[in-house]
Amino acid sequence: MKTVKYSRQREAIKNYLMSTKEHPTAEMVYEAIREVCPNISLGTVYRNLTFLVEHGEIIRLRCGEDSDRFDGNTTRHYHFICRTCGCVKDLVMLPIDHIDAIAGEHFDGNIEGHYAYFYGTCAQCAAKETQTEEAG
Amino acid sequence: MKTVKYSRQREAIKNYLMSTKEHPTAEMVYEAIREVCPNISLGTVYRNLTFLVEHGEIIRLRCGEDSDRFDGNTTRHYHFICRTCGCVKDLVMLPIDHIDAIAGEHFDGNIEGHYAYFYGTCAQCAAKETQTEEAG
DNA sequence: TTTGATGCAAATGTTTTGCATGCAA
DNA sequence: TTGCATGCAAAACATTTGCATCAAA
Repeated sequence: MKTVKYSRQREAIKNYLMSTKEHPTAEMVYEAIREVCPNISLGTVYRNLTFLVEHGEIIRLRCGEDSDRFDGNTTRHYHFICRTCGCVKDLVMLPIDHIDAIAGEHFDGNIEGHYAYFYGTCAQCAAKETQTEEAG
Repeated sequence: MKTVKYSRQREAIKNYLMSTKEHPTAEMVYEAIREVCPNISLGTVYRNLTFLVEHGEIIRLRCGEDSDRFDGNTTRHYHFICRTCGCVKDLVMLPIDHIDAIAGEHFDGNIEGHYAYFYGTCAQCAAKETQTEEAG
């Protein structure tokens, strides 16, 4: 049977993801981990990210336009994406599972869940917009 | 100023997308259009799909795990993705914009909208599962 | 020892882009 | 004519994978 061996690289990746709220891409994880494991390869980062996702230790976010992002916070929550700066933020809100029932009302299959993310302008970008307007 | 010129290829792509409910990928569009425009290139398909999306004539779906899909139905609606066969179906349901307010309750930025898609088992796959269980 | 994990590089799959030519207006 | 759109091929980009080697158990 298949056992899991300890790996310093995987540990570093998991610790990093649990310590940040940045929702980094694989590339960003790679850059961050290189400060601890200078010889780590991008392939190893990808392999471990996939491993951790499959073992439920991190979450893969596919909400963006570009590459995947990763989240060390595995408690159920939703995300916000800023249309101006592209940042991803956690949202504090209760699960909205009632929308599954709404979606299923006129649907012939079996709805098991949903993915949802919210977009708009983050507080920082909204502040900058106001500044620009004032400056004219 | 920049004008838009007629193109047989673009017209064919738009017509195809408006005539199907398959939510095809760029590759699938390419294969379908080749029957009408045998010399069309994949690059032209991509260019026109992007053009049509930017002009609001079609919708780009990024809900899947793999490549983007396209939808000629621009009326506001939600989508269902089957976790078994990967098919994408339209959902008949009213907009659930109240979830934007829920998301914004404890959020410091400005929520303008949401993307949501539902997953589960489509009717066809559910039927097959039942058959297998009966046979097995 | 055994075998999973790594680093490296090559390969993959999707999408974009440069450029000479074609075609709509 | 003008310049947008095309076909083709090369490039870009994110991600995966083959393989020899390393290291955990």
